[in-house]
Amino acid sequence: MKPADRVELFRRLQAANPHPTTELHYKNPFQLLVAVILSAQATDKSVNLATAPLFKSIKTPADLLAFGHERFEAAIRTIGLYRTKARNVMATARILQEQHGGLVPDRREALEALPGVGRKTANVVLNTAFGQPTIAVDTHIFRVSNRTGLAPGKTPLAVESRLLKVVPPEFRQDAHHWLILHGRYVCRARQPDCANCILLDLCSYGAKHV
DNA sequence: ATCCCGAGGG
DNA sequence: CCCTCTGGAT
Repeated sequence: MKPADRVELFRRLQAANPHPTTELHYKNPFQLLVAVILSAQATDKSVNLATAPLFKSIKTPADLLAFGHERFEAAIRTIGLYRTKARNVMATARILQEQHGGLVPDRREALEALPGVGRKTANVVLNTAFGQPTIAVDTHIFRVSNRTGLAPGKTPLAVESRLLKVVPPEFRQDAHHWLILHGRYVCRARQPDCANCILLDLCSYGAKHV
């Protein structure tokens, strides 16, 4: 994709959604971290449904440790992958409590050392909780970047490094959420809504799928 | 490459 | 029934 088209692409996404944010519900960095770990291979909606009652009382790692593994696992069962996620979240809470003073670290290495936290989750926390211009390449961004031709790549990491090069600086902070939302609601995995896509004329894929 | 895994949509 | 959902660890 030509540089001028990249700028136009983000201008349109910005016009459609001036202040994009995550759809996960949370009140502080710890709750965000927990919600993002839980969101792997799950919809934001199902995560919010499970965390709504939990986050009323659980606001810190100490709160979660006091709440207990058994009760937490039962409370997130509807999300799926619940055994692994419960184990990872509880272990993460313990590490935060014992090694980080109960706070969520703002460095990639420390975040990725937590169980259940990989590059994608660390990027979301760095971007959304700490305002860093990272781009977390999830299933949506990977798909949108390849389909449109904005930042093609064979792996999520390849797409991420490409995006960091081609996204104009003024759009870097919000690019993450724009691409996510576009992928979720328009450039869907199954039946992309190319007919109603505001990026159609910029896209290498859309012309063949209207 | 495979496992974890429930819920919702087509 | 099948596929997908803001993946990570083995």
